[in-house]
Amino acid sequence: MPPSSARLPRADLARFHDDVIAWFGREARDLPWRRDASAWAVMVSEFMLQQTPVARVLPVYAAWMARWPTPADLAAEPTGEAVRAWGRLGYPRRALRLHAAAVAIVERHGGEVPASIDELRTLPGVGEYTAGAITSFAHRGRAVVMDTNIRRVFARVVSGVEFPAAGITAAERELATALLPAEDAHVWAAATMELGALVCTARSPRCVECPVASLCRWRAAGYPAHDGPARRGQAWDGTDRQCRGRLMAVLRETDAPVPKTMLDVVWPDARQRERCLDALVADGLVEPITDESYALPT
DNA sequence: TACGCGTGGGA
DNA sequence: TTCCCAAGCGT
Repeated sequence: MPPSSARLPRADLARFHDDVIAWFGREARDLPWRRDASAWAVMVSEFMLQQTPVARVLPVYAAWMARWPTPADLAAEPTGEAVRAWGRLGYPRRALRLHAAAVAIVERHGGEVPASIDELRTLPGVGEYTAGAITSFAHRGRAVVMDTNIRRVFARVVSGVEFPAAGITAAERELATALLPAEDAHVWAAATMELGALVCTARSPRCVECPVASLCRWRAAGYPAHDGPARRGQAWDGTDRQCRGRLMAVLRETDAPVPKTMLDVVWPDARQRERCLDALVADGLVEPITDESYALPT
């Protein structure tokens, strides 16, 4: 990355902050986890939002928080109940990790979601992004927050490229740190994330509505297309992921143990089906009841 | 570092 | 219709 793209002139930096935060004040969505939400509520929302769109999270989040308003409430349940309540959000291992994190919070943190990055990072399912998000949004702390939206906004406005690199680079982390304001860093994190989600989108950015279009180096450069390795999409048809999804869908439907014959009919390839079922058991998402029946873990 | 891990909606 | 991708994590 050329030196000129690593930083913004002081005056531009101030405008970047002020204009994005002012825009956020006008345009921020009224999301439930932003409305006098507990730290646990923020944490639940962050787990659900990992790779899952807001619109699909909303109803599941509402039901989840009504049923398990504190970490202790969830920790007291069988993991299978968490998996079932996760519904069709996808990546059900997140439900398992959220449950395990709730148990750890009860056992090691007196039932309160910790506020430090280091403590958060020890919780299952809490990585670099989620730790920063919980620190920032739940505790209003000053933390670097880098999700796909924020990374894209910084890549475009500051670095002048369409997309950030596949993995977070040291330079990118330094840039995000340098951009972090001294005061109200949590508002900055929320505002830049919202800008990426609503305006500076991956596919068709709405630059006409962008509060910092005049600062944007990608725009100034004439919107150069992404160069570098093509960002390969994930295969889906016939994959283990698809197979696992089919099996889990059957098990979510029923409280009682499911006869194996009911699983057999949702995936034709017996070898792959057996492998996936074994993997689901190994992951803790499925529990064998007898040789011929399975259920969500109790 | 690159890959596996679900699901479904919008362009 | 097909493709892309959506507040990542763990290995």
